[in-house]
Amino acid sequence: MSSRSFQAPTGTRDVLPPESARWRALIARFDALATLAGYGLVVGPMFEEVGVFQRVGESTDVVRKEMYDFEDKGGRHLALRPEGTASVVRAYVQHRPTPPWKVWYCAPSFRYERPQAGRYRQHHQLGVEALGAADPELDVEVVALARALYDAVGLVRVTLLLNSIGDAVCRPGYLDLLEAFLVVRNARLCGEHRLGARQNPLRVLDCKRPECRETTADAPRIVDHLCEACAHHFRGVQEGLSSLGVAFVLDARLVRGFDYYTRTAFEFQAEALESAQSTIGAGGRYDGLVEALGGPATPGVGFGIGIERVLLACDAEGVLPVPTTGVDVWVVDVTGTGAAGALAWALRRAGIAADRGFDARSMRAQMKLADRSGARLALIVGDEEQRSGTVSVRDLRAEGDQQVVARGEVVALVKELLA
RNA sequence: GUGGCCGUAGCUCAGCCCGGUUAGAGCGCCGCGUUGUGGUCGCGGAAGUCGGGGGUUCAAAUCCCCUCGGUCACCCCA
Repeated sequence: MSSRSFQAPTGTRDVLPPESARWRALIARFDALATLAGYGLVVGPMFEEVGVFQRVGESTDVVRKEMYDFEDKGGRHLALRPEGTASVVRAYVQHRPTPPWKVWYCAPSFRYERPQAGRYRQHHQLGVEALGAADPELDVEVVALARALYDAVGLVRVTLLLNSIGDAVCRPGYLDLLEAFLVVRNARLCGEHRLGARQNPLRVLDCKRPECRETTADAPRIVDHLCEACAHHFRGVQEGLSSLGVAFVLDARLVRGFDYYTRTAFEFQAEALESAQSTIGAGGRYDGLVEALGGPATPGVGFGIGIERVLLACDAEGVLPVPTTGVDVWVVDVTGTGAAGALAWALRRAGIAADRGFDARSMRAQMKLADRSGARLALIVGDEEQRSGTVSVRDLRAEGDQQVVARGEVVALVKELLA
C-alpha cells in the first residue's frame, strides 16, 4: 500500500465487458457493410511524421494546437493521428495500389482538448476512404454506406446535411466575394470572428452565435458560385442520393474542419443527442489531398464515424442494447482432480463455450458462479461422479433437471441439450 | 485554452450548511444456514489514509487555499 494507484489519462476511458460487447457488435456491422461494398480493411500506424498531418490542416485547431506530437529516441518528430484520412492517404501514396482503392478502418484518434460529453482525447473512428475516382456516384456510395451503418444499428433520428464547398477553380473567387461581404459588416459579427474573418471566412458561416447567424443570413452562398464542373458534380451527388432513397438536407453553411476538402461535404447529425456534440459522422471529397502528400493527382472521398458518439446516440434512442455474452456451460468440480479443466477443454474443442471456477471453492460457491455466469447448463463432478467416471448435467434454467452420464458421453449430451 | 458544478467503500449515495468519541446505507463481493447443488430468504464478514497537498483550530469528511480528477458549456470537432 505504499504506492499510489493510477487512473486512465484525462479524456480517455476503458471500455470493459459487458459494455465492450457493444463495441464489437457495432464494429462487426460496419465490417460487414464495408465488406459487402467491396472495401478492404486497412490497418496502419497510430502515429506518423507530423508533416503528414500538418500538410493537411494548417488552419485547423485539430492540427495547430490539439496534436499529440513528440520526438522519438531517434529524433524524429512524430504525432499521434488526430484523424484518419491523412494516414490512409499517406499509405496510398507510399504503396500506390491500383485505383480505385476502397478501404475501411477502425482506429483511435488523439486530440488534446478538454473532454466533455461525446468528446475524448482518444476517440475511435470507423471510416472509409475511396481513392482514384472523381465520379459523383462514388460520393453517393460513400454517403450511403455511412447511412447504412446508422440503419443497421437501428438509429432513426439521424439527419444528413449536405453541401458543396467548391474546388480550386471556384472557391477562391467565392471567398473573395464572401470576404468583401463580411468586411463591410465586420462590426456586426461576434467578437470571435470580427478579426478572424479574413483568415478563414468560411468559418464565420459555421459560427453558431446569433450575431454571426443574422449578419450572414443573406451572405453569398458557395452553392450559387460553383464552377460548372463542381455544380455538375454536386447535382450528380444529389440525384444519386435521391435515387437511392437517401434523404438529405442542403446546408449552405456546412464547412468541414480540415483544409483538404473539396466539393462534397457532409455531416450526420443525431437529433436525439442533447449535448453540443451531436455530429456522429462526417466526411467529404478531398481531390487535392493525395497531391498535397506527394502523390500523383488523385481524387478521393471518405468519412469518419465517431464510435463513442454513435453509441451515445444509440443510448438516446434506446437501440443497440448491450448484447448478452457468456458461456453456455459451467463446469463445477469439487474433486480437485483437474476434471474441470479436462471437461471445459473437451467442450471448447467441440465448439461449445464453457467456463469454470478456480481456487477450489465449495460446491455451493461454484454453483453460485455457474448461476451468475448465465450458463444454461452446469456440469458437476463430485466425489461420486469421480468414483463412477460420470458427470452430472444440470439444467440451470429448469426446475432442477439433472441427469448422470458417462464422462465419454458428456459432450454429445451437452450438444443435444443446447440444440 | 476560458468558465460553472462535482469528488465519501467495487457501484449508487447519506453525513458536510450549524467543525467534536470506533464515518454510515443500499447494491455487489466473501462465508454460513450440517451430510455434495445455484437462483428467493435469513445471519455474519471483508472493504474507505472521506481524490491529493497545505492552512485555520485543542479538534476537519465537515471551514479556507492550491492541486489532480470528473462533468457541463464555450472554442473546436467524430
